[in-house]
Amino acid sequence: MPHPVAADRAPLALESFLPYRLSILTNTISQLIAEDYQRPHDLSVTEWRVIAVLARHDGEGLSATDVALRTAMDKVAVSRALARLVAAGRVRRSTHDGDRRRSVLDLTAAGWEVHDAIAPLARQRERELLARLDAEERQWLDRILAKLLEGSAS
Amino acid sequence: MPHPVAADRAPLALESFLPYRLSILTNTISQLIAEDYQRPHDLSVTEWRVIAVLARHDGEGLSATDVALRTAMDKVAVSRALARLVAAGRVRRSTHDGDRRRSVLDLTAAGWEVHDAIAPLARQRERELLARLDAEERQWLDRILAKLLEGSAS
DNA sequence: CCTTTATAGTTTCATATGAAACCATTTGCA
DNA sequence: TGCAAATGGTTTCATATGAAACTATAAAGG
Repeated sequence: MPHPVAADRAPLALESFLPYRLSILTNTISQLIAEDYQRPHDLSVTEWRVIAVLARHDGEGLSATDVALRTAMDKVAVSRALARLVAAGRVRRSTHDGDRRRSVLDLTAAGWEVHDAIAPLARQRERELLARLDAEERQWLDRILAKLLEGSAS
Repeated sequence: MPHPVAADRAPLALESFLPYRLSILTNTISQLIAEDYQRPHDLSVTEWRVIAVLARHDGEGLSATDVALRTAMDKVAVSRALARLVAAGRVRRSTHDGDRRRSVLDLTAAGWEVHDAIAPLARQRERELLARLDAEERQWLDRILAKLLEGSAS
């Protein structure tokens, strides 16, 4: 005999469940983009995010905590990404003048090289993705994401 | 001196980069929903997905491969989730009559209990999420996701 | 001052994960 | 038939990850 179904206990249809659909889409896209840099540049997702943020905030002397905030990564992940990036000579890490707990981070020439190689590819992937939508859909998507993210920002 | 910027090599603005925004949103939502079942029911995300799929396809005698297809998980993850679920008495696993390689999977009473407890909570979370959007935005979101997923389905 | 409390960042430990190797069974085909 | 290739699923191994403990430094309170 089939399982009795009471109102809201009906089996959950994953394929139309919003969190599930978002998860599938996100993972597919992330994996696609990661292919562009993971093997070719020996770079993890977290390391790429750190590079992107340091590039964006060039010369501002961000600390590890600043990077964590802007990448939505936890401090452990940032610490590990930085350890690898510094070891690879892609990031320069010095100590903050007034506060010796803080680090001051900057991309090295090698770090910029990596950034300059990957950024165009990432943008290209985004374009390909958005090419599936028409202009109106793109506008709605932007607006909807902003609304959803606003509320989620904990 | 700041880094020279050539056309498409401008630093990537993560906060407006679609894949990044999707990733943040997805992770926030997933974590929120996971809180409803992870500790309370000692259930991992992968285990919950397996339960949801088995509930949805009650009586169809799905195999592990079938589950993998419908959950977008790889077979290793499914195998491990099933091992735990069977050990916990939440899933019954027998062997397919005509093909002794295949397993035949079904929820036990305990498995249904877990499903019936979680499904309403998951739906509630989805409702909360969608409550931030108006009816028009919800329709666009549904349509846009469908388009993006269609193309991504590798 | 000097002690408590908070902050920046790293390390440890236990668990999660994926790729590749593996075992068992079935299918394709000479 | 009988053997090579494919399929369903599990295990192994190496790496990734998060929570909590830890170190070092700075700020706050008495």
